Amino acid sequence: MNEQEKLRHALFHMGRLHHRWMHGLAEKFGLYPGQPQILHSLMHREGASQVELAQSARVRPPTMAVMLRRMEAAGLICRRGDAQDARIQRVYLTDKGRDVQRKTDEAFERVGAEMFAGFTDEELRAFLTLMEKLNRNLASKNDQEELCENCSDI
Amino acid sequence: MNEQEKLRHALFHMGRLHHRWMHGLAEKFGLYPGQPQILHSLMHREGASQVELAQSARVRPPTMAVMLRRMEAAGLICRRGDAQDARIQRVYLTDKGRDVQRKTDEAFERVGAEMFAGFTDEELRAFLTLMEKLNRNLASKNDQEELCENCSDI
DNA sequence: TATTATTGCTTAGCCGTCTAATAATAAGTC
DNA sequence: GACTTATTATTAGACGGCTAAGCAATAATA
Repeated sequence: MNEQEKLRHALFHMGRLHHRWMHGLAEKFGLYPGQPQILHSLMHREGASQVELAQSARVRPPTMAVMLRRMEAAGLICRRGDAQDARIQRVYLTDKGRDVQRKTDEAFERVGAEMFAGFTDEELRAFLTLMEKLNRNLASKNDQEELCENCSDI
Repeated sequence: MNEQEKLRHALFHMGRLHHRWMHGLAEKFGLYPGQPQILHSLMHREGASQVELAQSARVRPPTMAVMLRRMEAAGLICRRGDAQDARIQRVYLTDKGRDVQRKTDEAFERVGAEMFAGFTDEELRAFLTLMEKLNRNLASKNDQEELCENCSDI
């Protein structure tokens, strides 16, 4: 197994482990894995539209819509139509949502460091550089796919 | 936003991009995103039990069971009970599965290099080292969670 | 002004992931 | 031999991700 294959395997593995980690952490606050990130986003851009939130979370709009529906049912957020444009649903944190957001954010800062325990600053910088390079490759690949949806040359 | 936060964000983002990439690639062969990996695994350990396959794919047994059910329905694999131990369902590739496996494996090799385009060998090695370090941290964290399921100190 | 295109959101339906609970079988113990 | 425990696989039900299709409302254009 060559280096690339090992690395692909490791990336896969990381996804699973990260998901389980998020799941366990969110559970302690009565949340689901994807919700802390949305709360965090909302703290910095309250009143955002659902499309904006989806872009921020790098997720498709239907995914965001369903997650927000659950979070509204859980009393974490509320949605109100825009006054000027009736298509837009603007999203706001409730008091409960703001409270939970503070707690989860703190927990993520506190516990998140364990994820990178033993990493030097230099390693973190190098890691980030490599990840960004990889993400650029993956993103351009995806763009090609999207542009190329009509060319069935394979 | 500090380095750790950026890195966490990048890891998240990578997961999405990778998933879309896998989805697009698998689609060309009439497969679903998780199936090529299983076919690849089976090529090297035909006759494995479902628990063994789950461990190999680093997935929980129910996840594997459902995926295999779909793949059996699609005619890619077949399952036969073990002669000695009636609990065990051993998994084998069908001719169709073997054929598709060859094609997808080749495609992954051919196209997979684009994922790491522009990476030097040294960068790949460094990347792999960092990923393995991260995965060790995440894995030990998950183990703690599993051991700690009774201690509700938070 | 009326028609068309675009935008934002939702619904429906799929796969992949998980946990919890069941069923069936094997293995260990008395 | 009977009972208890452990292992394997499955089912049920939830979340998170996606695409495709559809609705409602705005924007653009003829």
